[in-house]
Order: sequence, then structure tokens, then C-alpha cells
Amino acid sequence: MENIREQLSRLVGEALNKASGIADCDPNVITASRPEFGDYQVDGVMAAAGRCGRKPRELAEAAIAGMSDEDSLVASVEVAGPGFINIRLNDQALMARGNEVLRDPQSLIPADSRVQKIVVDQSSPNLAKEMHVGHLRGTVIGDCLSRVLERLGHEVIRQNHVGDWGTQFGMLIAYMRELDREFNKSASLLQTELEDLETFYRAAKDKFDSDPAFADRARLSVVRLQGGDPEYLEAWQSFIDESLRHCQEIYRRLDVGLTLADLDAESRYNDDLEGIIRELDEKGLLQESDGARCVFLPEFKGKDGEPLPVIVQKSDGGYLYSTTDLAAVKMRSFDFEADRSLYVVDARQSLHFRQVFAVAQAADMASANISLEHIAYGTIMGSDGRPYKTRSGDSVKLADLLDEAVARALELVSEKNPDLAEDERRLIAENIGIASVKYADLSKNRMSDYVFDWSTMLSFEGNTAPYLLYACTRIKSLLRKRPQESPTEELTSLEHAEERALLLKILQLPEVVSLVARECYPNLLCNYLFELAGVFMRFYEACPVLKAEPQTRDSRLALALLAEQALEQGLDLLGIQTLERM
RNA sequence: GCGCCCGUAGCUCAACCGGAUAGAGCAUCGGCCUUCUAAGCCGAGGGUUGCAGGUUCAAGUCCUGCCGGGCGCGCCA
Repeated sequence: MENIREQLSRLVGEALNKASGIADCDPNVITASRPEFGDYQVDGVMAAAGRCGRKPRELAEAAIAGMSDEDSLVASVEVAGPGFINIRLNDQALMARGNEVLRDPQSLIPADSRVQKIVVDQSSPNLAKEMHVGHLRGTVIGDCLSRVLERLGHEVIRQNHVGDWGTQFGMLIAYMRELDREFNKSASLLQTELEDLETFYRAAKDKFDSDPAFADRARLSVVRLQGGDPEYLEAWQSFIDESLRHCQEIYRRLDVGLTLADLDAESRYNDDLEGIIRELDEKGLLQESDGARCVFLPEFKGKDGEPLPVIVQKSDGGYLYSTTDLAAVKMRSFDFEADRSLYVVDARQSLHFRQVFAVAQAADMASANISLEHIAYGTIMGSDGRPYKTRSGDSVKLADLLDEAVARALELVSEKNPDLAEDERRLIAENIGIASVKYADLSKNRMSDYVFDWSTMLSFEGNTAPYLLYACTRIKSLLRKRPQESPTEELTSLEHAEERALLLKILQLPEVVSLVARECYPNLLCNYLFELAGVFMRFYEACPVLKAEPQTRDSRLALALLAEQALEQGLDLLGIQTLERM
């Protein structure tokens, strides 16, 4: 089923095409900016009038006269201002849509008419270290976008492009050998050393920076590793396995859908890199500069207007991030045959991606119709305006961050609802704590930096996860008290403005979801859900449900059921699960 | 120096790819619980959208130039 906006766009668009004589008018239908303008407004008439040289209001009248409305969706239309068309929808049509959703909740968000194959590159931690705050956004935003696209019926290929290769692993292996000169340490002892990967990494790094002889051994280790020495490969694998266990534990806690099957590790491309260089050379794109092999493209200029290189092979023969990414573009284009490839990666890498995409296109490593999109996000800042760090200046481990969120949530739940059993409070706190962190992130415009602030995200007021979860528990509590004899609820009336406003808002969920799928801004969905929760709260305050006359009561229960569906399905797309009580 | 992003209420953020009178939340002040969870609802104050031009019926949104901030720019990822 088309959503309301799509249907109106089609109806008005066709009428506008006919009236203007222009085949491809954009009616530009949006939800009304003010209640007195009705439910939806048409903003595209003025532009169309400009194109065909007619007076906007006159064209608007002509379009209205020629509008067909097979489903009687529209109750009234009027021309307003310089040439807007204000549309008010028919209550019966709204209720019919609502009742359809009651019969089939999944129909609230229908599948896209055009199914695509979409790669979503997400999370992508460096396996040499533990996951830290820097990985939160790419993990959570990537998961949300994957859920949204999957829900619309697209074939989503999640790719976790973990860093599992390169110089730091030489360093780790060399340091492990310091602790256990010939790899003789028992497996369990090694295990304990690796459990705190972060500490291990820092110790190795310190030694690397302070001890030149060790640094040489580290570099040598990289050579042995890349040369395929079985002993070194085994040591490397032990790091990778341990690190992946850490990641999976974080993903499980975050309720993020990434699994080992989604791994797209850098090392996957080891055997392809030589071929990438050869291919660039055959295309005449390769140049040598100071011993490194580079691609120079005219659209990229560096200092003083000099050409800016994309280095694809170091002077020592080693390959780089760019080379691996080119190989990945190729695989996504021609093996996966993806329609879109989304890279949910820090905004600081935008130049890198512009270059990689441009080189891939110049070298025909990207198929002609794949859409390569860098879904960039900003940095999480501390209250000092610097990137979020611990007081001592270290990066904050994601595991610690989640622990603290849950601890703070437990404190608040215990304070607000001391009667609940401790077990239940703990479960609720786990849910709320994690949800708060995720929601605080998803609800911000992904492009901008934001300040990480416990008190606002867990304040349980305003545009936060707790507010939304609370709205859900109110609905669920209401539904639990439904009279036993109540038949299958159905919408039968919309007497109060609050009822109508709630139903309309619920039916707009699919419009927002398709917008998020296109633009990749999860905060649009958060804004919508916050508004939806607000509309529900107002309905809840204004319209008694259980005490109303049976017919009104059942109609309002139907509305509550729909609100529950919209909130639950919307939150699920954010990766947040609802609670029965809190 | 060049490039990308950003500048909106005291604070944190919106504004559906140019639309009508720029919206929320926090904070402040004032109302609403013998009635479905008050983690809530209602109301008030608070703005020259960094500055100056330009494009047009219409600009927070697009263009140009300044001011201020963040990030990036040849062998890390």
C-alpha cells in the first residue's frame, strides 16, 4: 500500500501535470507546517506555474478541478496564500487505513516497490585494540540503517570491515614473544594476557616507541607474518579470535545484528591487492612518486595547487587502506552486484572516500550503476569541547561506557520504582541504559559533532529513550487492563482532535522510514518517534480509555494498539526493545 | 595555503533535499494527581538563524565575500 504522502503526491502530481502541460511536475507534498493548513500541503504549484508561465493560484485551481481521488482519501482542498494547496484528509479513509494495520501490523511499513541489493559497511573496529567510544556511532548508525533497509524488503549485506592486518599486529606479536620467547606459554596463560587487549596494546606500543631494537623486531614480525610464517600466523590468529570475542560481546549487549558471517576483514583482500595495482597500471592511471605508486586525478589538488596523490603502494611494497578499499569496491560492484554501497564511517575520512570512489570509477572498478555513499558522522565530544576521553586522556572503552550507562540507569529505576524486585530492576536498567546511549547517538544529526552528556541522555525527560520507553509502558499497562469481554478492537470514531492527530501521526511512520532509507539520517526517525510519543501522551491525558462507553472505549483501545505498534516497530528499527513496565 | 563540514533561544539540538508566523527539550516561572504509571500533561517568557551582499513570488536552506570554529591534506587506518 502506498503511504499517504505517496498517494497524495501521485494524485496531485498527475493533476498538476495535466493542468500545466508539463510532464514531470514535482508537487512537493509535505505534512502541513501549521494545523490551520490542514493535514498536508502542496508546495510545488508555484514552481510549476513559473515553468509554464501561468498564475500560481489559477494553476492550483485547475489542478484541484482535475484531481481524481479514487479512494476518497481527501476530505477537502483549498488554495491558500500565493498558490499553496492545503489538503484535509477524510476521517473514514484514515480509519480504514488504521483498521487495515490492526488486521496486519506488518502492513504499517510496507516493502519498497523497488527492491535493491545494498551493502552497509558498519562498525569496522581495529582488532588490535578494544572497541572504544569512537566505534559507537558507526556501529549504532550502521545497524539502524541496516534494519531500516531490511524492513523495506531490500537485500542488505552487512560488512564489518575490521582492521586485522598491518603494522600494529607485528608489534603485538613481537611483544607477545617478549613475554613468551618461543610461543611456549600455555594457552591458558596466553589467554589471560590477552583478556585485557587494551592494556596489552598499550604496553606493546610503549615498548615500540621507547625501544628501537624492539621496534625493529616488530617490523620484522610484520614481514614474517605477511610472508605467511605459520607460527606468526597462529599468533596473529589468536589475537584476532580474542579481539572478535570482545566485539561480539559488545554487539550482543548493544543488540546489534553483526555476526562473524558479516566480517569483511582487511586480510580478505590480501591476494587481490597486487591485481589492483596491475589493473591501475594497465589503465594508465599509475604513476611513481618518491618510490611510491600513486594515482593522480585532476579533481584533487593539494598544497599550492599541486596534484594530490592517492597512494596505493608504499615505496617498501606494502599496500594501504586505499588499495584494500578499491578491492572492496570491486567486490561489491561485480561479485555482490550491489545497487548501493553505504560506508558508515567517521566524517574525517571523507577525502579518503572521495578519492577512492573517484579512482574506482576512473579505473572501472566500480560498476556503472552502483551508488557509492559515504555515510559520514561527526565526533563524540566531551564537555570540554574535545573528543570524549577519560580524565586521564585515554579513549573510553565501549564496554566501560555501557557498564556506566546501566549502573546509572539502575540508580534511577530504583529511585523511581523501588517496589520492583531487584532482578527486574536490573533487567530494566540494562535495557534503559543501553537504549539511552544508542538513542542519544541516533537522535543527533549524524553529520555534526555532539557532546556526550550522561545527565541529558539519562534525564528521562525530553527527546530521550526513557521518554519513549515510558510512553510504551503506559500503552502496555493500558492494554493489560483491557476488559476480558472486549471484542476485536476496531476504529469507529475520531471525535476528539487528539484521537485524530494520533491516528494521522501513526500512519505517517512509513513516510519517515522511507526518508531514512534514502537519506540515511536516523535522527529523522527519532524526531518522528518523539513527536508520536508526545501526541500519544496528549491523547492519553485528554481521552479516558477504559472508563469510556464500550464503543468509544474499543475504538480508543484500537488506537492504543496502533500507537503501540508504531512505537514498537519504530524503536525496533533503531535497535531498541520496549518494556512492559519501568 | 587548499579542500570538506559547521555557526539557529542562556544550554543541547530540530526544521521532511527553496515554502506560509524558525520548532522541541533542558534550565527559569506558573498551573494540573480521591480517576488508565506525574519518568507525565497544560501555560509563560526567551531569536536580526555569525556578518554583508546576491539569486526570486518565497532563503535558516541556494550563490559570492568576510568573521569565527572543527576536521583533513604523499607512503597510518
